[in-house]
Amino acid sequence: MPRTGRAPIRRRLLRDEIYDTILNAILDGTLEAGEQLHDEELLTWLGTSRTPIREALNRLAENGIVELVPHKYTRVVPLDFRNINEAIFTTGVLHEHAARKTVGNLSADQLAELQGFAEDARACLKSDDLAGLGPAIRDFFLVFEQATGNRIMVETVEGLSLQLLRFLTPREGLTGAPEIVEQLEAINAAAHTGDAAATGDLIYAMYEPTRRNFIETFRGQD
Amino acid sequence: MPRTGRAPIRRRLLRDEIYDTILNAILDGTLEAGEQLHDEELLTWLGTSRTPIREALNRLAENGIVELVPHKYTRVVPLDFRNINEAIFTTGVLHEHAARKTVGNLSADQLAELQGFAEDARACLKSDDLAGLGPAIRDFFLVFEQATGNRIMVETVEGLSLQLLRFLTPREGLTGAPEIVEQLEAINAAAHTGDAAATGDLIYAMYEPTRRNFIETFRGQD
DNA sequence: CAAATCCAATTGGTATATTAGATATTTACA
DNA sequence: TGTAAATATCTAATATACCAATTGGATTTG
Repeated sequence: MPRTGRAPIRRRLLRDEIYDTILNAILDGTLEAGEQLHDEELLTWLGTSRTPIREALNRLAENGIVELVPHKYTRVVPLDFRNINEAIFTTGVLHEHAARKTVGNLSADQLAELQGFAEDARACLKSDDLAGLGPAIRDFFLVFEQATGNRIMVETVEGLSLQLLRFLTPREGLTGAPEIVEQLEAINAAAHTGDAAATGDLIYAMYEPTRRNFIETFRGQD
Repeated sequence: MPRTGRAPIRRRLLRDEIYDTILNAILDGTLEAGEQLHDEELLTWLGTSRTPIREALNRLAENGIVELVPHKYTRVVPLDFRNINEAIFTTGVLHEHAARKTVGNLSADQLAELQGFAEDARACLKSDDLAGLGPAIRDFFLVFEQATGNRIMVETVEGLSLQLLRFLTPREGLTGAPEIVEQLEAINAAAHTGDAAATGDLIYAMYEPTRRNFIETFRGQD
């Protein structure tokens, strides 16, 4: 029972559909890292005109998923652990802050959400579903940001999380995954006790070593 | 001698020029808050075709400056102190973290930059140049983020700072401005002593009350 | 062999027509 | 007369075809 849903109110614009389609194709490996995207091919693939395709590509470029080099090429941004480093670190700072501000005042529903996403992560690990692990981790921490009531912080984290999803999704044998799930469960437990300082410390302790883990895991792959 | 320059390598794409043009028009009040933007009017005003205009508008919408309501209207996002609240708070968290991580290891050049932007801010205050104050404050804190070497954090803060610019630019008699400049100078002094903890505390002490100040300043204006 | 030139590939931009969603207005009907 | 369905009228979204600008490499030329 995945709880990943964050219902989009309106998602019937062609450019948004295309954005999702291309993004998902990148996340599930249909479009490979570094692969070149040609206008004409996208046109026949998606069966629309260039207008919404280019708008979707621009948005993907804004989010660092696609690279647009004028008059040369459009391509999927190659996997670069420097990017994931930086994005994880940035979101980590925000997660830590949000947790320190909200833990102790979380509602029963919010605590249940944390619990649920932690369980989702564990289930994904057990069934080797790395594609589901990324969203579970993202949504787990988003509970803290949403609890602050700061919509801009939520949107910022959502955007940055795309880098995390790109890295977690297509890979097999990510060595750090079990530890990450354990840490998630520890953070969940701390949040349930209402100890904000302990929760914050756990998050800090998580994103610092996570960064190093990513570096080691993917060193020399590019 | 403004030091606001952050030289763009290539900025010769029409959509980028248009983005800057519209953004500046919004920041300097040429386009008012809440004002509706009609495709046809922009077309004749900017003298280009629809394509680059819509691409610029999409990017502005992504940054929360413009609101695109499908099939209804496009408008400048009305001034909303909830947005500035949230953006200031989010950047504040990142500023504080970046400062705590870098102060003590800043180069002479970086310290000189801090000093320069603080002086810029003071000069803007003295000459009632509120339009210059926003960029000075933004660039002052960006020194910390740039010192971390985290490009994604830099880009994130740059994007969020647009909300700050919108609020600081067009207003007269912003009551909190002198205090802000004083705090900037205090932070600059602390950074020069190399005391990261003190610098972080000062930044935290700055963005918390700043948020309240904004609320009081603009209460009931919408 | 080096420099200039040409040519193909690709995206950026132009121009205009068509589609479709949202709103207000009118009309038809109870 | 009141209300709901049909319609007119905005607006932005998308479609289509074409041209321009830039790049990189192949080709020519001195």
